[in-house]
Amino acid sequence: MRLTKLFGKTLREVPAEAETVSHQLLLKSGMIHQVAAGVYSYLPLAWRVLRKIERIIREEMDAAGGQELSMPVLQPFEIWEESGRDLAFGKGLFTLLDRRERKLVLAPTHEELITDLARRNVQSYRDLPRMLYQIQTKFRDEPRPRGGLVRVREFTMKDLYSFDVDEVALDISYQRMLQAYKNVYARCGLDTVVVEADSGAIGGKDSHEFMVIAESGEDEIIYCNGCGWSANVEKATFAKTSLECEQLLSLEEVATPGAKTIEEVARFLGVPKERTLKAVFYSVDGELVFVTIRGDIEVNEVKLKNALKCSDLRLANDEEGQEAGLVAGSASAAGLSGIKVVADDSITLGQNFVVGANKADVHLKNANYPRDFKVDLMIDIAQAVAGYQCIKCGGDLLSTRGIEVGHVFKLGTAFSEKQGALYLDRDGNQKPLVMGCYGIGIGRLLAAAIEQNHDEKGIIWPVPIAPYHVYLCALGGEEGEIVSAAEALYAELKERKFEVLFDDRTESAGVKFNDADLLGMPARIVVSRRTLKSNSAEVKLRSEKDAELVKLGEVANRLAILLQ
RNA sequence: CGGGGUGUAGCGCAGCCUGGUUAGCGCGCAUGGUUUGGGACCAUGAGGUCGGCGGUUCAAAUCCGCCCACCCCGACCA
Repeated sequence: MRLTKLFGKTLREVPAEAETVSHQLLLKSGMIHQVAAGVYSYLPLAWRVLRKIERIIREEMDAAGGQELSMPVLQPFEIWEESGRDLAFGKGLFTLLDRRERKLVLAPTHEELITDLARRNVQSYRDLPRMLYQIQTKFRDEPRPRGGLVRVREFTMKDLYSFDVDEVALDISYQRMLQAYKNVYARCGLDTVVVEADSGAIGGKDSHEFMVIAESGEDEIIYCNGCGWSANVEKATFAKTSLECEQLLSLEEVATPGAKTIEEVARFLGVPKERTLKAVFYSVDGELVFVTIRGDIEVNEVKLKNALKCSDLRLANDEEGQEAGLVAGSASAAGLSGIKVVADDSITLGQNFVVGANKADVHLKNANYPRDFKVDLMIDIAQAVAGYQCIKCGGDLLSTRGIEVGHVFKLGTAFSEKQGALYLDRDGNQKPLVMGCYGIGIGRLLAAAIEQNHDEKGIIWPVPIAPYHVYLCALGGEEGEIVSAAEALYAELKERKFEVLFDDRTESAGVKFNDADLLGMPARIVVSRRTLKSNSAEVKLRSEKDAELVKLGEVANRLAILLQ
């Protein structure tokens, strides 16, 4: 492709709206254009990258036993009512009415439809296992699109669904997909880490996310420097410290004027934070829930939400707390009734805690579970933080951020049971299909690739997904000798099946070099009066600092080696 | 939805506070000329519903009100 013919121009300055590196570089290089919040056009250079990523994905999915199909984006609303996910997605679901006033959905994902297909086409264990996938547009009305292509409202996703006879067989499919995903990212030139992930309200046992470590990532990852275990902070567990065992003392009221927060109460009474119990009020699907956890630990709302199996969870406001008779700043489960109480198991890792007395400016000393109060649900709802200890090996936990470029998920029978996707086993018993699902966001992967492969000058494409392999640069304007040498090289490289972007513009050297660096093709070739003196061209890798002179006749061979 | 911010030419911005000719600057773009190894130079030129609607005023990019869009933080987010 000649740069004089290419659709899309590089920018001298970066549009003001971009903050993350990938967003800035995608805009500056002229690869994308924003149409609305979280909605983009992909110009030819970006489109070539996306197609290369898709191709790699197709090859790996096919190799793992996947069969490609295509399901519609436009779907009847009823199928979403059938699974109950019209509520789960809520406002995130794009809906519309057709001319007959029929309600339709622009699908955010395709579990419902694939389950529907499966129930029509799978009757017997002989029809299993199956892996089906598509590369399809999805719509999600995200509350806040962000980071360029990292979080958008219309995007392309590869989604694969596995169908098996039981959990054991699902494990095999799941492991096969994990490996296929690793292959995909490796081939795309991406370093990813696999982390344990939250499986959401739908349930299921295992879920893993593939993360590209990046400062601009949306997700926080907790990992252990000892054993290498890692998890999304939404899911991460840690070893809660146990306080020294003490004899139980009797409850004692103590005045704590003005002390409301854990810090204030602890300081006022001269006890460490871990000797107190924190009280947090939540509004859960409209009902007030009292949550308590040891004073040195924060509540993880994702864990809480999962524990309560609710769809809407938020901190209760002051009025809601008062209506329920709670005394903010001095609340505790001791003496509380008529309100659901959820506790983190950390409240059992010590004795004689300071808790609220449910009277303003008064706290209780020496509160102990279950002697002094009851809870309705005791479960891990603690937020992991860097510096805590690993639950597996006791090593130190660390924190970093990442972009989620893939998510794999054991669905189990959640969808097949609701939608009646059943098969007959060897013994003639009717059983629900055991499902898994596996997604890769293509555009987000592109963004992550740039986050991970750039320098201050621009993009540094990994060879397998680079829009072109070579940036061929003719310096020296209209000089016949240079032009004809560059043209000859262009023709030869194309003949040798290199993908070449030929900068045939009459621009100054500086402009061309800067665009070459910005656009980031793996190799740059320069033909100029200087190089032609030795009948050579200059060959430089984008990732390397230095260039080398190569005889014109050897350039193709040299490139073949360098780009391997 | 809560908080903060921005809307003036394709991109980056000034002008607004303190209303007053044909609304500026840089980049980019077009034409001609001189240049050519790290974002050259000269000349000429094209390009604007000043986000929208309404109000105040003799007069609004500028003041007031409402709305919209976009960005950032949070909430939200298989």
